[in-house]
Amino acid sequence: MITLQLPDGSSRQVAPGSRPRDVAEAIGKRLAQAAVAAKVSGTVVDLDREFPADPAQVSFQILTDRDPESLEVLRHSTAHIMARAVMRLFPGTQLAFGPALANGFYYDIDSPTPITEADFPKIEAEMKKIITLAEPFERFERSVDEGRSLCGDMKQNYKVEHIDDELKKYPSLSFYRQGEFIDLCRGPHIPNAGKVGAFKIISIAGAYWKNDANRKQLQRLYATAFFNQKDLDTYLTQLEEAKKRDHRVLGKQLKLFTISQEAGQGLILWMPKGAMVRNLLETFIKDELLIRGYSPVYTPHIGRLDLYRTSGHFPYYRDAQYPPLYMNPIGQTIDTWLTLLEKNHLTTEREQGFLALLESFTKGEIPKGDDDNTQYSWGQIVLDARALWVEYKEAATTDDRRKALQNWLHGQEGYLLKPMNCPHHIQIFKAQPRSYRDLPVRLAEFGTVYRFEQSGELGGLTRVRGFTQDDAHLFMTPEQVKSELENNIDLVLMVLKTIGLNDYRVRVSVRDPESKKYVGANELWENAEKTLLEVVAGRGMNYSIGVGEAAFYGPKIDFIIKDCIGREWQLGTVQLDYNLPERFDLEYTGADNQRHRPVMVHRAPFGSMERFCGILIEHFAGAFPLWLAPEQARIVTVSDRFNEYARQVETSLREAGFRVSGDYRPEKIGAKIRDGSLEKIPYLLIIGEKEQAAGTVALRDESIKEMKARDVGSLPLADVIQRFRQEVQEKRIRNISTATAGLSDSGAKYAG
RNA sequence: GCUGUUGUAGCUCAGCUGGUAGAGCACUUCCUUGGUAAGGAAGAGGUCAUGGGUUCGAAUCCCAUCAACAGCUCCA
Repeated sequence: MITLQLPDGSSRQVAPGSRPRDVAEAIGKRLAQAAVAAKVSGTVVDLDREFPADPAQVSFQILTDRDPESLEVLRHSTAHIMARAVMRLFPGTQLAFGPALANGFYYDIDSPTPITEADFPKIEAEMKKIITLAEPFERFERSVDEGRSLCGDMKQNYKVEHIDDELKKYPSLSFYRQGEFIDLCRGPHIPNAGKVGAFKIISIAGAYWKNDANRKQLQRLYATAFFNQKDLDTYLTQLEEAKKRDHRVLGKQLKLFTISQEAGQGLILWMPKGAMVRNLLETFIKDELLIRGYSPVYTPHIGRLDLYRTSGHFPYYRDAQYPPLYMNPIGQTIDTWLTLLEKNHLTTEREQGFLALLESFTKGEIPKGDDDNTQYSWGQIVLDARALWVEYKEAATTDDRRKALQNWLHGQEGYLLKPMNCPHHIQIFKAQPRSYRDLPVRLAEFGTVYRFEQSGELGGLTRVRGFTQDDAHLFMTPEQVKSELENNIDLVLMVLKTIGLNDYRVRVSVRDPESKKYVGANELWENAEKTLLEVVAGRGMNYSIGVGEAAFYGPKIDFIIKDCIGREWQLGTVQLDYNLPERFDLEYTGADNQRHRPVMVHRAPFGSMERFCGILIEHFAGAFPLWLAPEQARIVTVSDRFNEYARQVETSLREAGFRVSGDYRPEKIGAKIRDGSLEKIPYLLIIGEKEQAAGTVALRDESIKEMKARDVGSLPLADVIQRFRQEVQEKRIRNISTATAGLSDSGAKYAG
């Protein structure tokens, strides 16, 4: 007999071979009807899955539609139903993976005729038919060989491939049958299709087979399902609400920032109000950095290519950078030539074209005086072109040709829009001899960097091509590493706490041992990763480990936040780097009068000002706390008879250091209040007969939820100023929007 | 970069199967001087993303380009 440990503390004996369904029925008819799945020893299983004979005692729970785990099971089953409907409507469709997500599910499919949004109603109608029939999900097992040929017979090539790649190591494979539909699947599933109360196909998008951009792109059909219509409606409403908080929507409405196609995609134009928010954040962190012993520095937006060759940025992130700027006008051409050659995309025609172009430059007459008043002398262009022309023509192998181009380019003066600030800060560190007594040196700068992000990645403020990091580079002795890391983690946490961002997660990003993209010796990496883990563990923080998420020069601790539609973004980061000091040959003199290699920490508590402000807008739904609000208060007159007094109040407030405006339009007060409220101004100051007579202002606090309660009453101006000062000083948080709806989720489960 | 969807006034959107543009809000002017979320009237505002094509005729159909959005891949 097997002993089941029930959630209420009681236990129950069942015979081997019995199933959760039997137990549910034994407990009660209603429970059996409500049962969706069961949890045995912490694992969710089908109601018809027999209890294993071993162990003899297990924890046991019947899951109904009230348990969160049930929703996952339901969604995974609905994925099967959707796949079944698609198979009926699009014969010849091959299935890949179809997991449940936090808010829904998807199924990756490869259909001979592509599915479009217009097909959704058809698919949904077919799904409805399947659900109405309420056929059971039946599990059966096959050996790997049998399972493989079953998938082969069903012409499901992705399933066969998946068995060959991954599943063949298991003793057997499980399948689920629902009517004519059979799918290779780990389960578990709902007992029958009738349990699906409500569902909706959300969207369709491309997705690569096994998440590999080199493999075939399939169609991913996103959908969601619930036990009842009400929950689905609630979810959809929540999605709508979330979209209203979208920083791209609010950024436009509240005139915070704009992006112009003419200025360039992914390049943010900060409008006065957004710039004010950013400026206040910058001042906030600047003051904090001075207290913490940082030294502000300034460095330019571009740097020589050699600088980035040394750091490793230039060759490594070639595709993610704006093209280099060569002083020699044919530099860009040669650069393209080399790139094509390196990528094996240099056809004979293209090569001939480049050669012809180069040749034309070698023939250029050198004018007397050699002065075209450009950044480069014509004579030099001709000489350089001749040198390359000769070397390239004489090169016997592709590799020689590559070297000829490469050497030529290395001899050319070229610049890069800086993709990172560290090489510049390193130059400042190197500009003078350093003693251990000087360390740690902490160089801070709001450094603007440029990265050529893929066009499909750009969006709002969260992924842009030019952004400003609240960056700093710390140079220290190995002994100082731990305390510097701790101080910086505290700084990030302080920033998040001040803003009231509590819903973040911490990731220790380490190297992927399989990948070759990382520079530096193994011991350095091991040491760095160990140190970071110690520091995080020592702080008692919850964290996950992101394998392969490290920077190419070192591991890091990342602070990750969700946006209004549930996408995750890295904000603050603290990175440990033993490699760049090596590459740039940094040193300091130790107490032993010997030269030592310093260790570097790269860190940015906000991450990028653009992304941080984007998240911040969504966090506050545009209603910033008083200390950050671009417009802190607006004076609203009841009629223009009070404008003169109101202007005096406005001036007084401005002189007291507040950002205020006045609405003196000949509008009714209700309209003015509505406008101020929609602009999310924290306080409105109403001025009418009473206030003018008493020398007061009527305060309206927009952070109060109940609209009728917003009128705080008439106060002397001095009291209002006092109240504002207090609130700004405390950096008091007024409103936070916490609801996050999401379609995406990293925790895909029950693939099948 | 890939797949899909979208692009009409400052904003949000309508414009059926081709017959050369419409609403609300915002804006300007005038009237209204009103006590806590929309007072009234009039006016102005668009080469229908851009470039080609089909057609007697294109916002509408076709192609290309650009951009935005969703997802995938990428993310120092």
